[in-house]
Amino acid sequence: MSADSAGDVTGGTAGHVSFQPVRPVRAYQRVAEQIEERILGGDLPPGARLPAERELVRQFAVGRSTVREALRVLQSSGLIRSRPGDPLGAEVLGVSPDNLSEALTRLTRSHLSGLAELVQFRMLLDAESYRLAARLHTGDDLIRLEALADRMEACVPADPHAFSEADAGFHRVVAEASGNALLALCARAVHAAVVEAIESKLVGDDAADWMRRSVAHHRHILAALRGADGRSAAALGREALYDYYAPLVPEQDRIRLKAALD
Amino acid sequence: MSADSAGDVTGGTAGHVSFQPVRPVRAYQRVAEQIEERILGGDLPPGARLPAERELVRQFAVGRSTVREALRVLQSSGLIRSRPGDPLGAEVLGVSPDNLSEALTRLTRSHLSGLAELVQFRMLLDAESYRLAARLHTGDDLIRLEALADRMEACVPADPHAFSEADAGFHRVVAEASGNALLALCARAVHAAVVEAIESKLVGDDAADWMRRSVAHHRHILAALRGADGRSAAALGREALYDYYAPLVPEQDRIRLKAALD
DNA sequence: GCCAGACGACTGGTCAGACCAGTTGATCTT
DNA sequence: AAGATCAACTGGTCTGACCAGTCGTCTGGC
Repeated sequence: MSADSAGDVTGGTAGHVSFQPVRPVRAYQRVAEQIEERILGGDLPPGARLPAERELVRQFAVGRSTVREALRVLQSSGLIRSRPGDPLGAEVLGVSPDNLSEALTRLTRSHLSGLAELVQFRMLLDAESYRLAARLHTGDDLIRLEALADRMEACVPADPHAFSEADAGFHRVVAEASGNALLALCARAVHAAVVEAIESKLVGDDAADWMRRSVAHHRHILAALRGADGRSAAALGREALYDYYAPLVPEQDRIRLKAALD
Repeated sequence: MSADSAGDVTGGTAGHVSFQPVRPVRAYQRVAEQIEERILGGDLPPGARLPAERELVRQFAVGRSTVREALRVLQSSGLIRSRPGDPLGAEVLGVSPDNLSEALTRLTRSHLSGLAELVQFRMLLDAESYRLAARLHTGDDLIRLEALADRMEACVPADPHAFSEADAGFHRVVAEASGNALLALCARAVHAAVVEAIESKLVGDDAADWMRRSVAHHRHILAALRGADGRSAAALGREALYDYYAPLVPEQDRIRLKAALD
């Protein structure tokens, strides 16, 4: 370890300078920071290649395990991807939303005080998506939404899987039409979490009726979007979600969902 | 590498079984997954301790570097924290919003239209927090909010750091009063990301005026919360955020923020 | 001339063993 | 009993090795 200049406190000025408690910064951390800085700063655009590990060892003057731990950190942040045997070195991926939805998924999994919270959160996000989408959507968006609603209706009796896929597509298009990628990502992650949480509870008995009501709801929302009536679309979206999920939520939690209805 | 049972395809039934292309799963990945599963599943609650690395080496039957890379991944996800010399082993932290705000920060840093999107998203989340908090808050919440507003006002001319800390506290209390932990965590993460994104842009010239306006906004919101007027509190919250951040957002992106004003 | 296959020089993934600096708690000293 | 000492840990880092892939090249046969 020859290049250690972290604890350098060479402020030559005498007097009552106050020193910060120097907390040790791990070597792998500084390696990771340097590389991340290069990526985020645009120095290493997506698609670029990092030097091979053994080359990084030379450049950073650290051991290979240190370099590897740094690369692991970057990889788990989704910034790079490495493949064994690749003579070009690790590939720079740039910033992707995957990491964000991963973090969100973890949050929902651990901090879940119940389905009610999750559904309530989804009601908020979806409603806001509708509100924004109503005033920002393009004609193309409407066409795609209509097609998705048709597809939902088409597989209403017997294909719940395709139905739920079309449903997810509908919400995704709306979220993207809202013009806010962040909102779209969160909505998508929460949607996935909801689906995962309830997929076991869905007994297929009155599923057909359920699906039909869902289609009707989506049609109403679509009409509101077409009319650029954001407020109405948002309210409809909230109601639709309430209708779907309220029966699956424990009695005493249902008041939370009602609170989100406004 | 003695415990390798990933590629096991011992389905004894003959016939036209279709095999999946087996993609290699790294050892450190499986180690990390196992530990993460234990944490998220509640088996290892926050505050619990992981076995020492050398003990994990024994239990997982892998090399120490593999264990260490797995721990690095978990650490960079904010799930654990390790300290050199700690005889108790790495500490389980549980899921925190820090990782989410980190991802958000990266996303805004790389994505150019980031700040407007981020602020818009914060407007939505905060507004919904206000709406819910207005009808769910307790008397204690109001007292704490009042105290925080006072503290903000107290350090208005000369202590921007404490000011922004009190501000963060205010928003956190509101988010928690909304009764939705998911919403609170996301709002907190977005708040942190916004603060980090703009901290460099904040020239301290008209900072005092800025802070004074902020205090007034918070007082108004507090009054609306006290009156259980969720709709009004939400609108006030949106306006406050617009006022603060619109000047920092590029001209052509400002329309997005306006759209979120309703 | 061209294409298939062997070869070798890489790559990342993993392991083993070692050393260091820091923490801790028991033991010894005063 | 309070303080210094020490040994047994811990995590952080380095080194060197091996393996299984990947790929460019080289060589053989067609």
